[in-house]
Amino acid sequence: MYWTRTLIPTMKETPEGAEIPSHVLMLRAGLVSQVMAGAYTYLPLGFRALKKAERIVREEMDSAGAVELAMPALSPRGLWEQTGRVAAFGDVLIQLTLNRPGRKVNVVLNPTHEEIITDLVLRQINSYRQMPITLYQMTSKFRNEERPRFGVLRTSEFLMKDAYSFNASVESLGQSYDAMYKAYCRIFERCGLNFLPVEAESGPIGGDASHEFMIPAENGEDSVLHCSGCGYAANQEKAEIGARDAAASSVSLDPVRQVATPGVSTIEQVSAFLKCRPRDLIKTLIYVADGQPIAVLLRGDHEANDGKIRRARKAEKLELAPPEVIAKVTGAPVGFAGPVGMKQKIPILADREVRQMVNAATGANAADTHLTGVNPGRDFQPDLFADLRNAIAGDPCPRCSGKLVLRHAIEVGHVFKLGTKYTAALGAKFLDADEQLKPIIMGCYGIGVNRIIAGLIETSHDQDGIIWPVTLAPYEVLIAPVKVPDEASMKVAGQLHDQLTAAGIDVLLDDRDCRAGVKFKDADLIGVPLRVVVGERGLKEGKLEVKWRWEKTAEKIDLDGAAETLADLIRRERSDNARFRAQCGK
RNA sequence: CGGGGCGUGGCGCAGCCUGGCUAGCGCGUCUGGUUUGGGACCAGAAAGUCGGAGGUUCAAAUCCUCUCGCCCCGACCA
Repeated sequence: MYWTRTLIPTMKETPEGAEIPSHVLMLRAGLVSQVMAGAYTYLPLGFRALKKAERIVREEMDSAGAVELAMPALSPRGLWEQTGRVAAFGDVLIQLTLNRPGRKVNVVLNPTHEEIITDLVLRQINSYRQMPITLYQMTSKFRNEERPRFGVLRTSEFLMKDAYSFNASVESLGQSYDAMYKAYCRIFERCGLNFLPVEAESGPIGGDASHEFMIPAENGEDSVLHCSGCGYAANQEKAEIGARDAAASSVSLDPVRQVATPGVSTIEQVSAFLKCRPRDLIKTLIYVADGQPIAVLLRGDHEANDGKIRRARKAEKLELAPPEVIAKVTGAPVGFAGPVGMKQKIPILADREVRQMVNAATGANAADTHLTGVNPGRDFQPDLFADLRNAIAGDPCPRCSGKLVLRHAIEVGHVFKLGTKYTAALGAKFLDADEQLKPIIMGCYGIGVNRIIAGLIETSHDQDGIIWPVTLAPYEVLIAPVKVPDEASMKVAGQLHDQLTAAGIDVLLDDRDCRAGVKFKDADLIGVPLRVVVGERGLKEGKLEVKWRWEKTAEKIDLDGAAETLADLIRRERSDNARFRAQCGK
C-alpha cells in the first residue's frame, strides 16, 4: 500500500478529551475516529490491526476444535425474559420496538449470546452423542454502558469473540474449559501481550470455575491481587485473604463508654470526631440474607465483600437492609448500628480481623451515640468469624507466606463454567447414555477483540508512539524513501514494495513528498515494527537502512536480495515475536 | 444519577471576568518559490452557523435562561 492512496490522518497534537495513552495514540496515529461517546470508526490502520487480532483469535479457536458460526445482532425480547436477564441487565440492555404492519415487535440488540445459542442448541442437540461441541463467533455486541470511557476500552458497541461449549457431564465441561483456557494463553502470547490469568468469581459449579485474562496496566479499570511468591492471582472480588496469626495484645482493656456523637454517622465523621483512625472503628452493616436480617462486622477501613458474606451465610440472596429494617433491628437510625445492645437478637458475622481489635469504637444502637472501649469476646460474641472483606494491598497470600500486591488491569478475556443456568431456563435437554433426559451443561468464553488492540498500545508505547509486535501491526514493514522526487530512490522503494507484497508481507510505502523528519516522526507514531529507509547515501554503497521500532539504532543490509532478507526477518518474528519480547521486556 | 471541566475554520488554543471596528494565533490544507536524513523557510490563498434556541441591549463569542454534546472523578458494571 502507498501512503498517499490510503487514509492515515496522523496528528501532532493530542485531541482534547483523550487522556490515557492508548486513547491518545489511537487518535494521533489515525487508528480510530470518534463518532459519539462510546462509538468509534476504525480507520484503515486501526481496522487492519483489529483484523490481525481477529485472525489470531480465529486460528487458535479453530485449532482448539471450536467451530465458527454467526448469530445476529437482533433477537426477540421474549428470549431474554425467559432467563430473567431483561431485569438483570437493566438499562444496559438496548431495547427497540420495530414497527411491522399492524403490530409491534420487541427486540433487543444482543449484549452477548447465551440465550440465542442455547435456543439454537435446544433444537439441534438432543443426544449425548452430539457432544461435546464448542461453537464460537466474532460479532459486535451492544451494551448501553452508563459511562463509556477510555477510548475504545469501554464502548457501547464492541467486537467480541464469544464461544459456548455444550457438554454432557461436568468432567467433559472441565475438558472443554481447559482447552479454551489454553487457547486463550496462546492467543494472548501470540498478540505479544503481557497477560495474567486470574481467578474470578465462580458460578454454580464452584472451584476454579472462572478465570479472567488480565493485562496489568496503570489505567485498567479492574483490580487484581497478585502474589509474586507463588503466582496466586485473583480479581479483587474473588481474592481470598490468608489467615493472620492472632497477635496477643498487651494493651489493657478499657471499659465501655457511651459518647454523644450528634449527627456523626459515617466512618470518616466518626473517626474525625473521636480523633481515632478508621481502622479503630467496627463497621456494622445490616444485611438481609434470604429474608433474614444479619449483622456483618468489619474493621472501619475495610470493604465488605458480598460474595464472601453470602457464602459464609450459605445464603442464596443477599442485599443491604433498607433503613426501616435497620431501624427495627438496631433501634437506631442508619449510621449508629453496633454489635453491643442491639434491639433484636440477630446473627452476627464478623470479619476475622475484628477478632484482634482492641478498645474499638462502634455505633451504640441509639441515635447520635457511639460506644468506645468495645472489645470482641468481652462485650459481644459473633456467631461466626470468617473472611468477609475485599482483599487489599499487603494482605497475606492465601496460598503461601507472601503478601498480595494490588495491580490495576484491563480485562481482555473471561472463561466461565456456566453449568445449566441457561439450558435449564430455556429447556435445552439431551438424552444421556443411561436414557435419562438431562439439561445440557454449558461453558462460555469471551474475548474483547478491541481490547486486545487498546491493551497492547496501553502497555507497549514510548514517547514517540505505538510499538507494535509484528503479529498485530497494521503493516509489518514501512518503506520510507527520503526523497520522493528522486527517481532512483523511488524505483528501488517501489520494487521493494512489490517484491515484499508478492512475498505476503504487509508493506506500507510512505510516498509523501515531504521531509524525512516528518516521515520518521509518523513512522514512530504509527509504530510499524520494521522501517526501511531508502536514501541516496545508502544507495551509493548498495545498502538499505533497516531499523526495528523498538531499537535505537539502524542496521544496513545489502540492496541485492533485500526483499528476501526482510521477508525472512518478518516471517521469523511472526512466529514468536522474539525480538519484540526481548526488547519490550516480555 | 452526584461532582467537576469543556464546546470559537480540519486539529490545538486565545479572546468571555469588565459587551463595542473587519473574531485572532499556532498546526494542517491549497498555490508559487527556495529547500531536503528526525515534525524547513518565504510570499500569497481558501476555509468560521463562536454547539443550538430564546432573552437583555443601540450593540452579544462575551451577560441571563433553557437545551444539545464531549471529557474526567464517583456510583454502576451480565
